Amino acid sequence: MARPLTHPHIDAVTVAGILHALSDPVRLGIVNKLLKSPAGMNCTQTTLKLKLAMPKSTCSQHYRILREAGLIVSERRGVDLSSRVRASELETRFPGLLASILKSYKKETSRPAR
Amino acid sequence: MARPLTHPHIDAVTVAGILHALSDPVRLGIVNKLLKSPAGMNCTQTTLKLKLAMPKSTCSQHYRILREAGLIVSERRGVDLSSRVRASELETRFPGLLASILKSYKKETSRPAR
DNA sequence: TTCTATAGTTCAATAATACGGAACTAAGCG
DNA sequence: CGCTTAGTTCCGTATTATTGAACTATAGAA
Repeated sequence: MARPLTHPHIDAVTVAGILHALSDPVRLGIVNKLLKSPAGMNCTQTTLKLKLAMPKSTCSQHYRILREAGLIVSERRGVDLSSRVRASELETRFPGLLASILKSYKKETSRPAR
Repeated sequence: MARPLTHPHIDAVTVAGILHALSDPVRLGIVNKLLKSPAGMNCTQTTLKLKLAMPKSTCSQHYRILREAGLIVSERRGVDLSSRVRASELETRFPGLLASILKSYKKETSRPAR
């Protein structure tokens, strides 16, 4: 990246911000996948794992939104960027919130949605 | 209203839709207030109780978004419209989700947010 | 170091949403 | 019907989102 990545302080994270970041099905899917990937995951892997034909720029924007909402931290690892969910910090700030959202997301996606 | 109000079937309600509807601080506040008002609440009362200088059209739009996301049901009561949260239906579809979101919202608003 | 490939970011133009004033519609009352 | 209250709809403006193209960063090869 040109500029260093900015991550908000956990105390500056807001509920509305989190909900907005997760109000996009793609971003919900990304966070869900990230939680299952302790080693972190980059854009390319994301596109592959979610089976989405998504342009690089779009993926980059989704990650930026997740980052600025305080949901993930990203760091460079050689050529690519690795992101992971700020799970423990978020759990302290808003106990149970993320888990509850993802639980509902899984219920919704585990069956034909209707 | 001109057209009859449309409410989605509970099975058509999505997590992303709910999160989007609640990603606006005003709508989060509305839902929070509605849950404390079993008799329902209309736009004017909402503006008063939330102490927001909000135009009628804006309030109407917020209610429409909450309605279309499946969060509330609205019905006419004489001159005004009364809305209430579809609490039990939502609880069945996405157990704990709404409660968890509002719990976090309350935590955030109970102190200076940082 | 220079070249090349890989991974993301930024820019800019277009598309989709949101905000809010003004005009319109519905319901109740006299 | 005329008046008042409560919301909705229309529509111009403003903000935000999408994405192809160009640019930057890093690692490895020559």
